[in-house]
Amino acid sequence: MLQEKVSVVTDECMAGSGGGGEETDLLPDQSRLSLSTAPSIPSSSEPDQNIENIKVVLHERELWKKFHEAGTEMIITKAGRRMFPSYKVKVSGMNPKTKYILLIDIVPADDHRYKFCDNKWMVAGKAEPAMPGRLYVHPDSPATGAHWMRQLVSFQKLKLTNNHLDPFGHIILNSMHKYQPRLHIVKADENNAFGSKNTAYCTHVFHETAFISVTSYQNHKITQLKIENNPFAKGFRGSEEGDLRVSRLQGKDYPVISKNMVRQRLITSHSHLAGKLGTGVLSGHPSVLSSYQYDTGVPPSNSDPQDPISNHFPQSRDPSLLYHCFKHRDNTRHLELGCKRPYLDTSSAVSEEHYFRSAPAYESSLLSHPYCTEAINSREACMYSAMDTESGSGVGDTDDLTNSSSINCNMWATMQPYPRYGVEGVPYQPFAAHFPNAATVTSVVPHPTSSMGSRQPQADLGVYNSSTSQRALPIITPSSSSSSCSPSILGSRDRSGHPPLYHKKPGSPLRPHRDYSAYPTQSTISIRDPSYQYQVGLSSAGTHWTDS
DNA sequence: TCCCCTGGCACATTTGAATCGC
DNA sequence: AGCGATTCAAATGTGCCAGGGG
Repeated sequence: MLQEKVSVVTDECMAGSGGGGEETDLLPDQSRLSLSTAPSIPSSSEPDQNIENIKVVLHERELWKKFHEAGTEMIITKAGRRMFPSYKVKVSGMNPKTKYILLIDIVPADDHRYKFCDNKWMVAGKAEPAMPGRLYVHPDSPATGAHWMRQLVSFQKLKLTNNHLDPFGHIILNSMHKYQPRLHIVKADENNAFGSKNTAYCTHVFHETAFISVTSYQNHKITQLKIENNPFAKGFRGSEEGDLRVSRLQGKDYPVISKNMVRQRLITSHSHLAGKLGTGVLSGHPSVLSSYQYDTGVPPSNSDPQDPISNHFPQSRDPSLLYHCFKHRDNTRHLELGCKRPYLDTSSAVSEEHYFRSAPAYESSLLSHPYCTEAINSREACMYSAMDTESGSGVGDTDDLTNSSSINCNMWATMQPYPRYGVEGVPYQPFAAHFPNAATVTSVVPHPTSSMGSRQPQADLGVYNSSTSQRALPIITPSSSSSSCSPSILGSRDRSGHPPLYHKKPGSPLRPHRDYSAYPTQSTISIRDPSYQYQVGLSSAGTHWTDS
């Protein structure tokens, strides 16, 4: 039986401790509870004395917080869309000579589907079946601690998609669902082989990076934040130019005021109005306040327009309120459809706990899967699949529980906090998850993939707990970030005992800049294509690092 | 009718090859 | 020939919007 320890750890083991005067400013006073996953397997001959000392600080945390306060939305498209703000971290505390792999996964934050209603995110029902879990491995992986600490570690090329059959290795998400990105640092030096039982890892979660995936922006405030901060969206800055541009788009010679502009101007006017309200100038105007409050169906608990608590979702009080009041009147149906609770309710301490508690089997087999070396077009896709196979037996599978040691260590967790969901009927296509320059594949074993299925093996990173296992329930404090560290979780062999397949090319540089000649000849990878795919699931193949 | 998704659009940025000068 | 700076075009990343499907 896998036995995990849930322990409170100090900031030395925590993400974003903010110590040492990092450029980002994680609040030093924020207590953090970390989960230490310590499977009861033999410890490494060489203790992982460093992994727990790694500190991670979220870059541009203030920007993230801005988005978070507004309710971050991330566009997902069929072709894949980058995240903005992009996930960048400053890492410290690594052993400069030890090699690490940095990767990100994005897990459901809860089991709800959301809808944007009355300028708030509301629970709209149960979540759809989780998408195949994929991991984005930083293209520099593996690299020495010195390399990671030298500069910001950017995951800006990570892409999100809603294409269930995405062949590019992008992270697959469901629209209108809430997700939480997580950063994993895996020790991968020769004494701690990638995929070995003794592989140490740390998991870092920055709660301000949680977001709701959408196919088009719902919250105008988020749109504005994106436009203001994303350089690629510069073309949408500036009202006058915007109007002219819209007119050009519509083939008109005269300025056309876009809906966005209308919203913007309503916001402006409302800001002005709100300011007057705040000063009491218009505080008695019934048509302004009461209409919205009644429309929401929520009696005003506080008539003070400045009261930020009366609604957890800030923009419900933000200047775009007026626009959404208009919109709401056309959408009274929303009121009947059960706008159950505001999105930010789930960001509360309770929801955080719910989030982790409701994630019983955050499973993965990241490290036990062979490469899938089919050619892909993505330039920088860098994904692992965390796909489970149907052999993965879900939360209730006691076999996996009792079999835990090697199996669990072998199957690194990702996705599937809701193992009851399956994606039967959605055949999962082997996808791209490449390891661009990390290592050389010495063999490739075809890997049967299957649906994400509701049945998952019992292994996790310690962030989630199984609802049926005997693990202690992790308790997550509502801090801005958390992390978990484990001295060993990644097994070198899967349950069938296959040896690792993933060998680092002897003498390969940290960034060989794509020496692909050594990759399997069966691969259809274009030499010019830096995208390599790494299939991850419950493969019988493991991975292995061998430094020479 | 409504909600959500898709594809095409124009614009801005990024990237890398080509060119030039030293 | 080698190196660095500059230029330019293609690729890529954006949000917007009309239209379509469920």
